[in-house]
Amino acid sequence: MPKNDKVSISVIRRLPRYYRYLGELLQKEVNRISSRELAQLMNLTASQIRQDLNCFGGFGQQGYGYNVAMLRDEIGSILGINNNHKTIIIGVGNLGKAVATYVNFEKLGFELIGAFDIDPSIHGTAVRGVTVTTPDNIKDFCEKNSPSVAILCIPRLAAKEIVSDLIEYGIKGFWNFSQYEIRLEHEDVVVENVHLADSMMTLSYRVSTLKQS
Amino acid sequence: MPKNDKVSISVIRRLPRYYRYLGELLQKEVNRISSRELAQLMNLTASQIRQDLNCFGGFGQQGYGYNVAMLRDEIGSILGINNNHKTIIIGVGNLGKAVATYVNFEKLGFELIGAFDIDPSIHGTAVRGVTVTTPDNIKDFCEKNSPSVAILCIPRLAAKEIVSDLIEYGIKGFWNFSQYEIRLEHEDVVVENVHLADSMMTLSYRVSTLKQS
DNA sequence: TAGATTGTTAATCGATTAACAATC
DNA sequence: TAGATTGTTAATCGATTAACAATC
Repeated sequence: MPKNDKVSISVIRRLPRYYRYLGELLQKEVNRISSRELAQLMNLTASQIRQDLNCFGGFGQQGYGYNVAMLRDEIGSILGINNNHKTIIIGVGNLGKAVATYVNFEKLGFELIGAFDIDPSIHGTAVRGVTVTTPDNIKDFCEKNSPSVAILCIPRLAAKEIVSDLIEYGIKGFWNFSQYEIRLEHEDVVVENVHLADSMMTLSYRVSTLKQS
Repeated sequence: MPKNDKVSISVIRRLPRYYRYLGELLQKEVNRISSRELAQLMNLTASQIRQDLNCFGGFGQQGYGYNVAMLRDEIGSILGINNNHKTIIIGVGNLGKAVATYVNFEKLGFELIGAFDIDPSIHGTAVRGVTVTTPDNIKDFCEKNSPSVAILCIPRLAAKEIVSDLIEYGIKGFWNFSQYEIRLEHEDVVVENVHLADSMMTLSYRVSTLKQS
């Protein structure tokens, strides 16, 4: 789909934000918007918006601007929200449960089909309609159901132990909430990290250095 | 503390990662490391590491490299982990509870002192040793205890309503888990976003486009 | 047609990498 | 001293911004 062979990660990371803003505009029944207006709204430059969008195709119309609904749909489909990535979650403690409950899998192109935790006391309970079982079942489960995405909500060492197995079982994408840094020898696997501690430390730095500037 | 007036956000966001790797090295009783070795370990260039560190000072020694413990301490103190940012959390649902429980506030320079939620059924319960009360108390609480950081784990509209009040009450830093995009008129307030939906969409894109390349 | 705004090429800016003199 | 590796300046690369011809 991409017009250019390589779209930079900076551009990709801006797409969800465009998607969000366009959704809001749609709710306000704004049907049409120019790159200049959108830029003002989002605190970007009109140039950047046009450059970003033109990585994927010409979605606008000269003299008119962009159709909000159409552009939102295009970006959504670029992001793959019409997919149905079969997803398992490893670790259903506080964080895992919150992630499974909080995130709108279906609207974002995912489907939670399996949940695993070493703690036997929660085996048999359900998160988002999925029954939690022991990690011993992961291999079998993957062979039968071929999930492509794994959400890791487990400690660093547990993650370190399980990642290469998961790749072997066919997992292609990791949403990694663990402290473990996944090192990829494998070309065809991607990792999206959510390092909460890193984010919090960045906040600490920025709060600490506030008044000095 | 910064040697340069402005340290770019790219550099700042790499600091926690350095901090993490140096911690691991310390555990392995590695006392000394060169930028070349660290670069190899972290998948960076030695140049970048030296450039990054020299934004803050010359922590190394020619012909020797860097002392791991010392460098880690320096980075920690740059990040502000020796601070004690007084922090409140707004919204103690699944996500808020998980964040409060999961994150190691003390080790990262924060202290949770207040927790608020509109749901009366959880008033009086505790998260991380802090009793949850009604948001009606926030103003009084801030006047008495002067927290500087607020963690937002509430829906978009609730966040939209409360942010400017919180700034008025003296909040300087937001750790924003809500969908709401905080717009800053205020110069001396910082926002660190954790947009889980954005992260998940990025993962979707990257998984979707895996084989094509 | 005239006005507006895109898509795209060119210019600028900032960040990363390379090179090397300083020095432990 | 010789070897190693830093701190820092210069070169390169990529991303953002500006400009403008194409066109609705």
